[in-house]
Amino acid sequence: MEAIIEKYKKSGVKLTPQRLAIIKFLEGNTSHPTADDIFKSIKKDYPTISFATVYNTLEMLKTNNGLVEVTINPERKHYDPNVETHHHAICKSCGLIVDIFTDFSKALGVVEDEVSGFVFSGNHINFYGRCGDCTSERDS
Amino acid sequence: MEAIIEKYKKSGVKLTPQRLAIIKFLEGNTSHPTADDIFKSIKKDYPTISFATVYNTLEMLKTNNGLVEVTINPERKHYDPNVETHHHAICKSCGLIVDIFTDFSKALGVVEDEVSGFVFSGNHINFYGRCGDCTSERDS
DNA sequence: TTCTAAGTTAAGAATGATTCTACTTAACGG
DNA sequence: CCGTTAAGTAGAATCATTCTTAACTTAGAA
Repeated sequence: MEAIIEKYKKSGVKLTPQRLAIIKFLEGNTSHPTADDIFKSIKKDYPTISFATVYNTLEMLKTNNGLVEVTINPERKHYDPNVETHHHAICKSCGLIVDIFTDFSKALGVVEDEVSGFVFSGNHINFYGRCGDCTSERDS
Repeated sequence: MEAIIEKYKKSGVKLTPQRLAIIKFLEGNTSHPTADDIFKSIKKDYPTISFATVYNTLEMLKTNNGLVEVTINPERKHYDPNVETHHHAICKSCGLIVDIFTDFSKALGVVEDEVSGFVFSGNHINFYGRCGDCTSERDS
């Protein structure tokens, strides 16, 4: 946490209590929250916080490589504090997003020769299916 | 084309000139158009067409498995008439989306054992990078 | 510790893609 | 050619996200 704070300070960013609360909420968070999830959570401690602040902070974190947008649900953006390459399992029934850390770099590398002209810098896999809860619910 | 028309007729949908124009525009189209792209294109022949018709038709096609939404750009949906499993190369500079038909099923299959409870039914890979045009443009 | 420049907050307006509504029009089986 | 019923249109509504502006903090400097 301390290290994170130092990192942002150095980039000329001011760390307000609201921002610290958002950073703390996100740190290690694997729930892939939306802006609204974050807003609701922070509002408990900072009742006057506005969406502008949430979006401003998310933008700042994105710029400083502290966050990535997860574009899975076309209705709203999800945010992921894990900026390392990883993949997602997505439940088509309830929308649950679970991280997958398997390394597929070897298998995916072959593509680099197959798409004319492209220079690749990253990849992301979505695995679609049905989560455990939704599977057992349907069975019952 | 004839086969496609028969398929939709059987499912109780009415094939209007507007719908046929949209189906024709999409058939074999690999440009991953947005609703606005489709609207603009169809408007040339049907100047009174409305967005409601475009969206209605896209919804109908989706329901009848004639189309998939491509959720890559959080600002707007793209549509892809190719409903078979395939992947996408995405230019981070200009937004170009190119299809990739390499089969990764063997390499990706291992995941099914690694995410507890999930039952998977499909997957999609996004390869991020820079397309040929944007690469040479930056170099020059 | 105090001052100050510059960045941040909050509220609400603005934007823009997509969806909905109400009503008119057209498709198509009989 | 009719009647039923889906589809078309225009415009309003929705909703996530972005923008605007004035008042307020932060953090480094004095």
